[in-house]
Amino acid sequence: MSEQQYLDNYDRKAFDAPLMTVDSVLFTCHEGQLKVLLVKRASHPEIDKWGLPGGFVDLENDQTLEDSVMRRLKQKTGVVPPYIEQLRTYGNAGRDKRGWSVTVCYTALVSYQVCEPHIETVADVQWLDIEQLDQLALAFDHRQLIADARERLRQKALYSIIPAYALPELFTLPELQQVHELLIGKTLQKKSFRRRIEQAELLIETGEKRSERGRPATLYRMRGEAGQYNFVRNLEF
Amino acid sequence: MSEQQYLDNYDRKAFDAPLMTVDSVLFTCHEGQLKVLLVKRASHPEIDKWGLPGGFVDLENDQTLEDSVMRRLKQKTGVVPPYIEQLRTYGNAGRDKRGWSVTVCYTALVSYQVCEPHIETVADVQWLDIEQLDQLALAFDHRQLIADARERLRQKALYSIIPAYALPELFTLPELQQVHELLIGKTLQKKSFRRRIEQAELLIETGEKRSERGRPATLYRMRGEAGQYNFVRNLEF
DNA sequence: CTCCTTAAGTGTCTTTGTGTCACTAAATAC
DNA sequence: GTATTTAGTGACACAAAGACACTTAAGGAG
Repeated sequence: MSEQQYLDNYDRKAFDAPLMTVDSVLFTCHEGQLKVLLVKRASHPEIDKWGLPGGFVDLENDQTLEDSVMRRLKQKTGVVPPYIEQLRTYGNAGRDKRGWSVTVCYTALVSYQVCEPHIETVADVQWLDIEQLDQLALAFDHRQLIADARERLRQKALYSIIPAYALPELFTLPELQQVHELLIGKTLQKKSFRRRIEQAELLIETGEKRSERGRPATLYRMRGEAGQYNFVRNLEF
Repeated sequence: MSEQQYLDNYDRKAFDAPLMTVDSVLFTCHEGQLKVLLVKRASHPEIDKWGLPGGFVDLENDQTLEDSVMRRLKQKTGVVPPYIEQLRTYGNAGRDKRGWSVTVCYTALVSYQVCEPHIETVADVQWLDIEQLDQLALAFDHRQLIADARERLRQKALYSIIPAYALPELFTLPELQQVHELLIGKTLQKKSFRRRIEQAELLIETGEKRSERGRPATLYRMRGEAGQYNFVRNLEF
């Protein structure tokens, strides 16, 4: 049999396949708190519980997994976050009551400000303070996904400035340091933090300042390549 | 409608789902070369091309994705490799001629010696020298998966001793350094390499030595936790 | 047995980058 | 002005990697 004959006769539904979804753990930082985006489930199973934004991959409309993730995030937040990265894939027979299911989970970051207008208009989407997660029943294994995403981001905070994507386009060094501290769970030395970022030339000084109580702080913008840069040495933890 | 009613009526085949496979990039080190395990495809599509060990997730026999990966690796090599970690998931409409497909890809390491007896008996499995990959037509996007796995392992070689899993249980420090050098693509300072491993106490001296031309080298064994350890500072690259 | 070759393993100084912490700088409030 | 608050710097200590010459322990040739 030729390959073409094989393909012509191939029946995609001959074997039972797992349910296939994508989910994302979208973090932001606002008023000194790390927050995660949750969506209230409107349908069975686990209806009315809060869960991560995501859903079935739509073979008609999505050409890639990333298409699927971005489409859903845009739908819930109004924008496509500046940082999206695959976290890992969870698949087993028990995580969904409908049977064997697989979810490809992404970690994403966005500034609070840029989604605020959209999120305020809907009741089924909220930014939940990460510290208040324990008090909420979450759908499926989403608590685990959030924990894993947070741990990965914590690692990245030790050797990159990826957390900057949780801030607006313009931000100050003390603001950035605060996000890192939230993620790492430990206060950092101002001097060490500033020094390594300066040496690596990851930020562009805008010239503008921002002030509220005390000396005004310089506003910076990320360089395009700054997201790819890894420090050779981790911050202590 | 209650959740139970919903589940009783749920039709898993109502929506077209992607084809769902797992693949693994299994590396080893032998005679100073980094090698990857390839399997000759016995069926359509891309029949007779070489590809990664893997295949469809079997909802009957596999309870988790990891079950599925380990089962297939054991089938091809005769053993379950000591190191298996998820690399990432590739999913899009075009990577498989049969249509929208998703593969969860794993990186694995194993010693050459422990699989040799099994692999020698079969003709459809080979260890291919990583440098000779260009000369071979590979199935699907497997060339990309191998490149990504290699890059990830290269990163790990800079801040961990994960590459030790590509060696037999007992190995010498010069052997380990050689694997790191193969992965990083650069010679390393003997002193720096030894010093950091000693300080972190990642290996156990067995007391035995191995010699062939020159001063005998001390044989070490990995500590159980050594795989989890990350150095705070990367080797230069 | 000695000398040469080979590879393992060490001594030590340099270099790089973080930790620490006291200090200076620039704004506001009174 | 002076106090308060927060941003940002100076300078030294410390930890770990780079560089490289040196010593050690084996085998083989004569």
